[in-house]
Amino acid sequence: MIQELKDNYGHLFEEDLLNEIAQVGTYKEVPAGFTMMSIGDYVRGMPLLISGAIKIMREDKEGDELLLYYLESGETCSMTMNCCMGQTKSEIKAVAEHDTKLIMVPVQKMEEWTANYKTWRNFVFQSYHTRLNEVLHILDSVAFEKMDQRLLNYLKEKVRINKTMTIHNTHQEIAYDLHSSRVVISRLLKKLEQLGSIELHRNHIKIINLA
Amino acid sequence: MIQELKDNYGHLFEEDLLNEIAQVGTYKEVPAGFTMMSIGDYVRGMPLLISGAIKIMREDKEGDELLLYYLESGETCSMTMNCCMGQTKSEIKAVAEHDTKLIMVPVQKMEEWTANYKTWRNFVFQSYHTRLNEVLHILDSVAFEKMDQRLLNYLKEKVRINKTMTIHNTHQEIAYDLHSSRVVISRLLKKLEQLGSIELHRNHIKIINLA
DNA sequence: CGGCATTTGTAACCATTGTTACTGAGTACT
DNA sequence: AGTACTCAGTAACAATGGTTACAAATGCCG
Repeated sequence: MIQELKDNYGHLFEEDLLNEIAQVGTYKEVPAGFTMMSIGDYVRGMPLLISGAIKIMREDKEGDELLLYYLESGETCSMTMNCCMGQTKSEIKAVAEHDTKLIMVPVQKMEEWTANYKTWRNFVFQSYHTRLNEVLHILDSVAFEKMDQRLLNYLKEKVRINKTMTIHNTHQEIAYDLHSSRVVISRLLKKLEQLGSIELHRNHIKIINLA
Repeated sequence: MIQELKDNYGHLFEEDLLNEIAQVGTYKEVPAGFTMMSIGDYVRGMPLLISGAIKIMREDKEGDELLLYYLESGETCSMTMNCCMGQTKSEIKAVAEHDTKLIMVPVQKMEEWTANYKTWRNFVFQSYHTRLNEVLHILDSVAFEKMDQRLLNYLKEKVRINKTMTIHNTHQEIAYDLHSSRVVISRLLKKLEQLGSIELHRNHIKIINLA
């Protein structure tokens, strides 16, 4: 575990802190598609991603979803920190996008490290910074942009996260992520295909050029 | 200044920290309607509100606006902290909603206090917590709710912030805050009037019962 | 009071998104 | 091959919100 920590967090944390994390953290592997947390769950630990990616979503009472952002290696979830601090319940849902390796750190340590390690403080603040900005960008997207543009952004982000030009999702799944309906997404995807931006296939979409 | 600090932050910070704030902070009064910060501005200090309220907005390239939330006394702006830490430009626009009194604290002190004062750390984390949740709620509102419900939420929030049952805004101003159009807002307000929830007048709206 | 600017009310129309319903294509299983 | 199931394409329609245009009301100021 210590080696994986060093690979992913060595540039961020000093030796002492890395060792502490290795001591109290528990290593976990999560398969793609696994729901790691739902709204209302109590938060017991804070995840430090080693590899893979986790999809963070918002959900309303009716179970409608909206994709917020992805966590990648070297990142953590500010929402979780948020909840740890306040002893409140989770405001988000987290699902593994790929097979994911991570280290869970118990909540109690957070405060201690925040007091003792400058690098940890910076990391925590940096995380808040990133996440707040990401939520703001989603907000921009939902508030100011039309569905065709949001879909384009979505596809671009998928390509970035998956590091491949093929997106393995059904139209229905995309519709859930964007909080839209399958028919609407099919319609817009068809337009993108006619523009030559993508190629549609059953269960996957080949990205040609998203301009 | 020290007295006002104690009144508003005495329950949060210890004597030492209050004194430090009083030493390095500068007292400011801002008239209602004054734009305190625009998107792209560099952030030089962090505001601690004494009285009044500040409206925090998001803005896109075309100048379209969206109300995020209000800051009240005893609160600060996480967005600002965000920017201070990262030395980045402001992501938001801030306009005084009422006449507002506040203390500006230079950025440099933030990090020092975060290391030295547990109460300051908690305050900062608490602020992040609150703001992140507020942005999430706005996102919920924009993503999951229709305009009539959003308008209702807006009116409720206005009543809460202004502590009065009369809202002094034109329909156009409300439309800007919700990123909608005047005609749509007039239409929906009329419906609310017909339901007996509000009374419409020129330049102000009297709230009867928002259920 | 009379004129002017601002604000509000209303109607007609359009665009986007969502809904329903049905069809056919692709896949999996037997 | 036959059956069943999921996924995608499409059309018709509804609902919401945005736009344009104009009239009426309100309040301000000389």
